[in-house]
Amino acid sequence: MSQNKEFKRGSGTKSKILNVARNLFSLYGYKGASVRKIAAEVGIRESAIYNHYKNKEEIFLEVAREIFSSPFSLSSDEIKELALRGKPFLHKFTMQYKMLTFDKKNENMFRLLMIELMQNKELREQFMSEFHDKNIKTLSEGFFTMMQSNLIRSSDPMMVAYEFISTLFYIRLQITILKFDSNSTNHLATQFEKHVDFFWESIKL
Amino acid sequence: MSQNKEFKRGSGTKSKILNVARNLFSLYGYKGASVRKIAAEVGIRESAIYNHYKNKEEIFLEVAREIFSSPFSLSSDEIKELALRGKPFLHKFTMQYKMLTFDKKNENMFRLLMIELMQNKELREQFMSEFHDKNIKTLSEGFFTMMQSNLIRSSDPMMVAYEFISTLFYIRLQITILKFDSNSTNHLATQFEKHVDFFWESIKL
DNA sequence: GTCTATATTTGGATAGAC
DNA sequence: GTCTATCCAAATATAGAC
Repeated sequence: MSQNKEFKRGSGTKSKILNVARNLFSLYGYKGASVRKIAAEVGIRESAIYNHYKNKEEIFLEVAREIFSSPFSLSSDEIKELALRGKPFLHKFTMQYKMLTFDKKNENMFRLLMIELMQNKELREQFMSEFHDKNIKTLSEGFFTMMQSNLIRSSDPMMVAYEFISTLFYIRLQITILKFDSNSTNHLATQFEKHVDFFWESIKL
Repeated sequence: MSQNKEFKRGSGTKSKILNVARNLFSLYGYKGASVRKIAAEVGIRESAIYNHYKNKEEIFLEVAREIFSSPFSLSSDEIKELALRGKPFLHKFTMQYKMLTFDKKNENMFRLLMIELMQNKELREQFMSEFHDKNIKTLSEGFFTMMQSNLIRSSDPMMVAYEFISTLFYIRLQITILKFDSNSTNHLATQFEKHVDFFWESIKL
């Protein structure tokens, strides 16, 4: 097929715009990243941008969609199997969370999320459903299984999940802030693992 | 009772500017709150603003200073006394945190903090020292005392403090988001108390 | 201290030539 | 598809009259 389609990460101008925009939005937010700066960094004139996107908003929306496209989710079967072994479930979940925290692209997207969270209602709603509810659901399924198997003390699985995820989020936020200013995250590097240890000691029977 | 102009410290136009600016900054962030809008809401022309403040930045800095002026801090004696009783220490600390979460002015300042956190290096540093370190210090003092008194299981007090504060922060963030969109916070209203209960069960001996 | 008027810059967006 | 040229709006800020 000689018709050359655009590759996802291809070298077409459009995807170049997207890459630059993603970077600038995650650094300066929606208002701070001007179409001018984007065009300049892409290496074209502002007007040329509008051959690829209707307007600035459209570029942002395409970038924003990636924020919640995080790859990780465990199948219901995986959850059950791991949960039956107790702590390994928490460990696996946490290590996936840690990976996202240190992954360059996800790091940028997380920063963008934090920047725009209080400015964009849709992002707030997605934060609640995609970031929070989804994780609570996965975790509480695991905790429920553990309670049934008498691996952990009995209580409300959702509540336990809430307690668990909140600390992961806080660690991620701190690491993101420190890395943004190129500060050392050494003292937080093992915080995820420590959290799993502490938490498991807190709930195990 | 005829003088009804001034509610708080200082008065006249300057403090009115500050009040309006605080409100607009906390709604729209630094970039989103224009001098124009501030002047309009105050009821004067833009140019008149500059008789009171050198520039926009100066207004923002005065507002931003309030973010970390949260009233609550326990004296070292209070901490020790409360910590010797165990759970009441956690309860008191948490209730103060909850009060700040639902206090209108602190709610606005917290939103502003979240908006500007990723855009302002100084705010990030203050967040780390004032929001995080200060709380960790207070809490770990309490946990240390509890460990010495064999009220709770022995481990790193700073680590325990980290686990405790992270959930408080997450609850606060969620409530702030929900309230911003005028959504119900009913299901989170007692989350603070539940956290204390859960956590105490996790560490008590 | 506030106003009007204005300077200056920045940013989003379009028209039309190539 | 990209460029030049241009428009328009909004924003920060200053000068000088009252």
